[in-house]
Amino acid sequence: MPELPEVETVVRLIEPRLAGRTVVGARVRWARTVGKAGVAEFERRIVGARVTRVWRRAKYLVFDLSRGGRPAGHLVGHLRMTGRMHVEDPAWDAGVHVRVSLSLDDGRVFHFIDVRKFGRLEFACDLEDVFAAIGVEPLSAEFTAERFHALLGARRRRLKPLLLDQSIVAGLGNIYVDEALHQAKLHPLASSLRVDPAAARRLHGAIRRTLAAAIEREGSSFDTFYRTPEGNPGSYQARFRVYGREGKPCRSCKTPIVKFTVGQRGTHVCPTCQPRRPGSRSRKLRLG
DNA sequence: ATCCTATCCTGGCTGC
DNA sequence: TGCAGCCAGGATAGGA
Repeated sequence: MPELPEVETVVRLIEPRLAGRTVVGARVRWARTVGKAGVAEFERRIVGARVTRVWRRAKYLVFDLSRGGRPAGHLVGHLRMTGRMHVEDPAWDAGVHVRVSLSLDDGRVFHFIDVRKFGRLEFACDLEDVFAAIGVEPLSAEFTAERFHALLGARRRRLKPLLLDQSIVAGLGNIYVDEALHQAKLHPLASSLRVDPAAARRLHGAIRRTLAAAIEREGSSFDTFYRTPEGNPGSYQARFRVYGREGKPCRSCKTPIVKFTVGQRGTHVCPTCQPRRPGSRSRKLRLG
């Protein structure tokens, strides 16, 4: 699923084809994709606007717009599970799942493609509302180990649901949470309140390393859905330590990876590397 | 305060 | 081969 590294990859690949272009036409094929403002309002806001910048915040893609050299709002996209973005020649076949197409002044066409229709591409006058409840960027300088430890200690929640909560740390999803927790040797059900400074530092480092390494490899293409805008799969999935590896040996200790459900999310752990209670090895060893 | 469930969606997979 | 039923999941809303 597109998480921070996948979204960042999309931004980097479409930015050169989009920045500086003016939208000359819009076609919305699935009304809900453009949000509650409605198709007519969406088209009115978008057609004639020029894209001045393409960037990312959390898992959102933002296209800054201008008219006559003045700021004119933003196009805010979210890929959710199966969204994709392409900028292609008009002859390119966008397929049956294309939800919104924007014609550009250089003749090319921007496509928002989304099999499951959960993704969004909405116009927003002001980004403050959009990002009001979004937490710290995990790759930013503000995301320090100390601040992370304070965030963990400010509530009593299980680690995994906390890390998936976009209002605390922004951009993590199911895959990279499982990967980071394994790397930090922490159990997804551990209480955030009981994470000591050393463990918080480990998890902080694991989050940043995992995300940075995934961006370097253009994200993960675990299923058939995610592709870079150039049509290529990412390659980080080859590095997964736990995600999608149920029953396979842990890369650190060979213990079979176990899958269970946490907050309705498939969750993968190594029972040896990630003991339920910190400090205790497996129950078997203690009883033996 | 936190957790849980349903909702939005479809393609792919399983099992009969 | 065909088909019903289940599963995946990011975000959010509403109830427990």
